[in-house]
Amino acid sequence: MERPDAPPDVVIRRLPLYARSLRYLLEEGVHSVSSQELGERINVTAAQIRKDLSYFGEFGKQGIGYDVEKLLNHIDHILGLTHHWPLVVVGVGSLGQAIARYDGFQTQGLRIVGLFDSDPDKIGQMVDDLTIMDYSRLHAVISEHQARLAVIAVPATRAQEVADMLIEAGIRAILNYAPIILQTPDDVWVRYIDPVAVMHSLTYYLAREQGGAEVKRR
Amino acid sequence: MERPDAPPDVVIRRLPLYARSLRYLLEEGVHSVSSQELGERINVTAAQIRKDLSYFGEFGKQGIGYDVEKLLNHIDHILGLTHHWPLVVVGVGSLGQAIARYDGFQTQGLRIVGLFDSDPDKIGQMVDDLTIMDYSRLHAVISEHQARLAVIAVPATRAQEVADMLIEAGIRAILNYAPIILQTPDDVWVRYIDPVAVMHSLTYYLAREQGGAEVKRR
DNA sequence: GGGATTTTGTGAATTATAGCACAAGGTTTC
DNA sequence: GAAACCTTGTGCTATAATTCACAAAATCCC
Repeated sequence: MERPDAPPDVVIRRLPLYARSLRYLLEEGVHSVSSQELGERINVTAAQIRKDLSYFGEFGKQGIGYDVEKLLNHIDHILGLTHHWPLVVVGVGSLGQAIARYDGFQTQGLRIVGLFDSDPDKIGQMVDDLTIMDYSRLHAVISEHQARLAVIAVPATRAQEVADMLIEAGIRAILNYAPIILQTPDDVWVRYIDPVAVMHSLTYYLAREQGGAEVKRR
Repeated sequence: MERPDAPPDVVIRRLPLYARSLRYLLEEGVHSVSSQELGERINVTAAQIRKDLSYFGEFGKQGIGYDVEKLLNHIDHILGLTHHWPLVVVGVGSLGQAIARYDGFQTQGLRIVGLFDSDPDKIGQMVDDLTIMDYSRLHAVISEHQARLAVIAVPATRAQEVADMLIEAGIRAILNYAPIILQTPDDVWVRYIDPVAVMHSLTYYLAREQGGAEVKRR
């Protein structure tokens, strides 16, 4: 009875796409956009955009559409992107380095406050302006910055123990690049990025193609 | 009427996870597994696993479960992973390099046959045993290897034109890391990996938490 | 060998998600 | 200022995905 109708997670996962598209529109100098136009840009139906937004309020004007800047501000508020979220990255192989170097991670509401690795040779090295630290410093850094977000970019064999450490240290949401499903308490959010699995789902369709009539989409 | 009941895409996207878990089980020397046990490993219900597999045949034994090796072979066959898929990567920044260096890409049914970038300074450089090539060679390389899979790891501003080139050259499935939705013909498959968007969907839940009773999962 | 136990495969029921379609409200045009 | 036109927000309907629950095998154990 507290929350009569919490927005489903599918909706939450689409909001960042709306926000991004609105940012591009803003850069292009577009001031107003209809659900139709926005939908065409991101391959989503107009009705779905309107339905999604309706979970959070009424942001549009009939006959006009949405004010790009206002809607973007609303979505940023909904997503909690009005301030920066401190974040730690564990595993500084080539993937971890790519993450640490990626602009989009450092801007857009996220701020990497710690880079960790278990390899003694890497400890002390710098990636841009961040020093790679030993796991022994995990707890201190996470506490100090009140970080609740983490990225795991270690090999699959190490991912579960790293996750356990992170959660112990106060992390509440994890983006896991290791190809393994993590076992975590119910109050910890985990999302996965698994390019090989994605590729394998694509080979399924390619294997079946060979010049037949297609169905597809999504 | 040709295909009375094609398996939905959600099912196809889960198959690689089943396959991976089975590979781990095989390494551990486990010969037989029930849908229950498999499900617990990857946080999927037993019923869902059985339903998913039933789209493709009957692979289990009542009272026993599944033979790990046999089921793995079946799934690999379904996904077309009985041979290697040639693949090109466009964009050799730190992300593109991480992809090129990542073992899981080079093994597991995928083989990178071309690395491309538009930066003249990078052309000719090597990443492991692969030479970075100019876009002018895209068509030739894709034709030569009959590649139908590609990874896009260029900046968002360049992604659409790269996609157009790739499709023109014969690519039929794209994994896009650029933070932009691609416009492509209906017979081209596109999947997205967008870590910042994922992070932003997590901040939503963290922003709402602050010591209240949780609901979550998924 | 037969009773207890396990586990599959699958129709049926349930739940979740997406799309339709339209009243309501706002704008534009002349 | 009124007719024509847009576009939102949403109740309702349709479709999709998941879970339930159980008959039908297969095994195990005395």
